Amino acid sequence: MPYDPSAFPPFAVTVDLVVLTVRRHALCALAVRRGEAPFQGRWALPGGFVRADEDLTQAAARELAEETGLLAHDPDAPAQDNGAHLEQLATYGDPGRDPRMRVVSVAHLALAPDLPAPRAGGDASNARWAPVEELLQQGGYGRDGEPVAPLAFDHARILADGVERARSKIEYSSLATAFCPTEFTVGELRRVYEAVWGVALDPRNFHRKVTGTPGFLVPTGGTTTRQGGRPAQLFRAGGATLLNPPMLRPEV
Amino acid sequence: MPYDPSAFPPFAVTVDLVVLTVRRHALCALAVRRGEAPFQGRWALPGGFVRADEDLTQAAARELAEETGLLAHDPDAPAQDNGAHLEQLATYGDPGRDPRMRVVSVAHLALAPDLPAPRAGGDASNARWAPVEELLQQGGYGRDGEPVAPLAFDHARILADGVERARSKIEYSSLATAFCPTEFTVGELRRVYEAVWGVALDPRNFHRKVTGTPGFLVPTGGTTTRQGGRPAQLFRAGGATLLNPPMLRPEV
DNA sequence: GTGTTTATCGTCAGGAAGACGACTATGATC
DNA sequence: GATCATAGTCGTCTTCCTGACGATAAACAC
Repeated sequence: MPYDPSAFPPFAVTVDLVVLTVRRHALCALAVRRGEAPFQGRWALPGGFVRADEDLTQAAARELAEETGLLAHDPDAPAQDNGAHLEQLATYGDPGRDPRMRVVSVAHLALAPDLPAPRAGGDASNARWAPVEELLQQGGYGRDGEPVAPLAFDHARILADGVERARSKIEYSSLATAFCPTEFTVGELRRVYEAVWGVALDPRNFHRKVTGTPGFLVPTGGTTTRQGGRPAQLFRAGGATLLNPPMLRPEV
Repeated sequence: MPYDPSAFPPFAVTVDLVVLTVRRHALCALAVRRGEAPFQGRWALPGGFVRADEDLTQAAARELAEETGLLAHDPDAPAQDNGAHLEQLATYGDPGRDPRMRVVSVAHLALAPDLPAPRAGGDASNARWAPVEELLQQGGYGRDGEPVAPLAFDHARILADGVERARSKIEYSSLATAFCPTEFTVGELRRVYEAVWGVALDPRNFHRKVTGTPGFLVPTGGTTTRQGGRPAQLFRAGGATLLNPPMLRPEV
């Protein structure tokens, strides 16, 4: 491998973000409207250039903070504060994925609890939380009957990969708690699983599973009735990051 | 996200390869000796620049072919031919990971059956299969008593990530068959698991598990005694790529 | 033949999960 | 205030899977 610094093609490197949250029982992703060509006016994933002195993770955390105000915390640290989970997803570098120049995008996956309305540089109309199914359907019609344009660039593929990563990772890790506020009930955690997987889970078996896994949930002592019905115990995420044996995703 | 093509810092983009195989009951990785500074004379992972008209996967497949002669096949296709499994691993882009310039490396993971001696541009002394434990130990001594220098750049980290990916992925997928030739026995497959995980598995329970999983193994009708002992049935990898329920890795 | 090696089949106990009954403690409705 | 709807929590039972391990089979070495 001769390594000639004068003989490499220059690339632009960006980070794109798949920011997921659960709103109204649906898995939603953050989308921003593009202000310039190409794909002007179309929805896209938030992202931007990596700066010259910046690590890839730093760039992703900076973009996340700019778009949502969320602070990222290290994926290896337990989700104690109310920051978002952030991890690298994959890298997309097809020549021609950006018509202007050769751009390699290092996509990152961020998981956040339900948030107030997003802000994209202060302009709310240019950023929104959209159900991932709406963003991924090709040329259909949204809930409001308006035609849905596919996401810009290859962002539909990136979003699909991020959603699949989240769906599989909550099986064997405690990552689902990243969608919950600091204190949450077993039922709220179950509704996260149901929204991400799009299935219904048995509340009794789910309760047995999560409370029976050592280190997964820590009771805080409090209770809440914010979901109606009988008061539920409040928990925090425990130190355990791996779920063994995993939570089984029902097939079909 | 203002997107000004004149205002992005230029990056060099490379692919680095973690090529794993199983030799003599040990998980081994392909290492090449560096001919130039920095890290001249040190061992490193094979890799090279992504060309201007090349996809990232194409670049990785090209490097793999140059180093080993192996043809990569699509990760989504079943491992039918005797090509190698190739998938993207992760991307490493710390400023300063290469002292000369800003390099972002998209690491790929390749799994291959046991091969003849490697060739690095025709020079055998500059490429070798080394047990991953030997490559990952920091400043220890190899089997021959010579001091072991750590891998160049951040390649130890990349290799460790690749090994961890392989270790976890053979749990829930049929990826272990990528380490085997086209036809193999249950015992040979078990020795792959034992080498990758570094544990001993019960031959009877392993046999029950792999032969009882529908679509995992397809008997070819033949038998072999190449391992000694009673003749063993020969199998090919079946179409199933996911193992459900997964193969459980013994703890400790 | 005897011993060794590897492959393969069987048995049994323990653990986890799916299905589901039963009970509890709230707020909402009449 | 009684009743109802809602959500949470505890148990039970059956089934499946795994880990431990005995037993048999078919080759080779001597």
